[in-house]
Amino acid sequence: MTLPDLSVLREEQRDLAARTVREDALGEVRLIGGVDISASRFEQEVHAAIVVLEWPSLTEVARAGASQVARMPYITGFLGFREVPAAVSAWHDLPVKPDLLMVDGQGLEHPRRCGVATHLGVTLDVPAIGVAKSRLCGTWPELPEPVDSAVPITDRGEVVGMLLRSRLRAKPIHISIGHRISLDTAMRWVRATLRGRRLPEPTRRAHDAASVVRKAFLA
DNA sequence: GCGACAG
DNA sequence: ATCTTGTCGC
Repeated sequence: MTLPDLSVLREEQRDLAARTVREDALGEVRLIGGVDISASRFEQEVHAAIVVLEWPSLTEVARAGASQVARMPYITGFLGFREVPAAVSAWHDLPVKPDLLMVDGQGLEHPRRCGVATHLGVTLDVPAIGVAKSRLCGTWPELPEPVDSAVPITDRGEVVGMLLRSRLRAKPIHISIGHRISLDTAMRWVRATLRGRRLPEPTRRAHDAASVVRKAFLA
């Protein structure tokens, strides 16, 4: 694994951020894709999986996976450079392309507004939403207990995402714009695909799929 | 210098 | 991220 020049990568992220479309620029959504990467700290490979679900049944119609040697280690704030290449590979192997991507990780909730969901969305120029399980940056007011409560996440005076109580007494999830979608529309799609779970179906299924890809690689 | 820190 | 058993609750 090559040791990356972070100042160069920071510039790349600023470029990707500048090209991010923060408004709705998507057509009718009939297929939703879930993206996740599986990796172990004791291995050098990363395993990407994309599952394609039909809306509104949320039944799986396609999936693709890709295993690659990681180009760099995990460094907070630079996740895209580690995970996006394998995800792009899986994308090109899909027999049908989804109209919208839900990525496990941040979108604009990132110091330079370039989380993995934005990185992947802009790279492919496909509508994308970031669904993260914990915080990267920003602050928010107290989140009410009731399911479906949501509060804005602010970083340096800018709303970068929403904290959503997707399930009762569960740790809330972070929703942010990835690319070509508004925050409101992103929230609509996440809520519509939750089905009583903490994580939306696309992301949840992608996590399982990525685990399968890793097991297959190790076998 | 100190604290924070997606996956 | 992954490593793991039991345990609590609907």
